[in-house]
Amino acid sequence: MLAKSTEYAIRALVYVQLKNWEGKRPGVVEIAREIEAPEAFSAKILQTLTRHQLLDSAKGRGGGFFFNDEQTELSLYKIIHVMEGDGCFHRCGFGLKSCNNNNPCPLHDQYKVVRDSFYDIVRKESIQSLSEKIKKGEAVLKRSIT
Amino acid sequence: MLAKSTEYAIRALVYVQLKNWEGKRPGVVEIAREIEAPEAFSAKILQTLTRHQLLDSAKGRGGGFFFNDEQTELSLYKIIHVMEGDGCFHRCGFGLKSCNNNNPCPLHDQYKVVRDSFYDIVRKESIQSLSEKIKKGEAVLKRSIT
DNA sequence: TCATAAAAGGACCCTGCTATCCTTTTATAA
DNA sequence: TTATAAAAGGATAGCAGGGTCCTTTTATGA
Ligand code: FES
Ligand code: FES
Repeated sequence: MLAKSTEYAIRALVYVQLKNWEGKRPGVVEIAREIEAPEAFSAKILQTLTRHQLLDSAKGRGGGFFFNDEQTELSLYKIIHVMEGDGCFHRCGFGLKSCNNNNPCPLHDQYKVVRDSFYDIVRKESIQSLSEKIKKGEAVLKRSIT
Repeated sequence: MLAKSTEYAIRALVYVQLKNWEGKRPGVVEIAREIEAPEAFSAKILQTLTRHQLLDSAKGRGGGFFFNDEQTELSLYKIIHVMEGDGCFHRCGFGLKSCNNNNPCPLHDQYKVVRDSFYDIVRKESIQSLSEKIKKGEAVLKRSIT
């Protein structure tokens, strides 16, 4: 499972992408409201993302957050890496100090499959691909109904 | 990923099973040493497990931890459930308040597969099945080499 | 019967993740 | 050129998970 801050980060970036496609640059207050995350915390997270250049921002009047047009697809993996590191893709599911094919724990064979599948997902999926689905109405950014 | 306390719990129970098969009832100090976990913390975890009757214990001289002979297989799921709840098998990977097939988040289809695979593993694997692998030398309880 | 070995239990501490608040910097529109 | 809108940044609070310590209870074998 991803850390809460990582989930907020991904949802925030998806929202920014959707607004950018409409030619808009949302600010912290709007983003926090739309992804249902605390405002001040969202600000911190967006700051982290821009500091690591996964996102651009403009200060002052008319400012906000946006993706540089030059920018290629932004994979979920990159976001996870910046927000919480990539330990979860390497660690042993049984809690041993490291995961090792040649000296496996009793969960290794099965756990590795699951861990690698998740890794594949976050390498392949991106802010753009997720946003597409939402734009097409195939998925939602927040729950209308419970 | 499992909580650290859950990992300790699983490793501790596997060690107890292995010793039980040798006709022995290990105590906290020995268990903690063998699973490479802090002693006092291991005691707390073993206490939780016996309180929930996943494990039996005997106080006083010659006491220690053991599985009741009547007892059937103990699935990893039961342990996870007692140690940290089963939220991780239901939660939305994208951070929405709930996971819902009819109102999916953009990760749902792919995330669900991974989450369900992990669920299947912990339902099928048990302390006994993991211990078997170690007994047969197919897997290890701790790392000899890095 | 009593010294001792062992688990049970309660109180507490520490760290890292989550979250808030307030000040500073920057850009722009009026 | 100045008032204002906005992000950046620093300091700090809150809290849960991880971890420790000490006391109490219980059983046993010497
Ligand atoms: S050794 Fe445990 S998951 Fe690889
Ligand atoms: S709705 Fe997000 S994982 Fe199911």
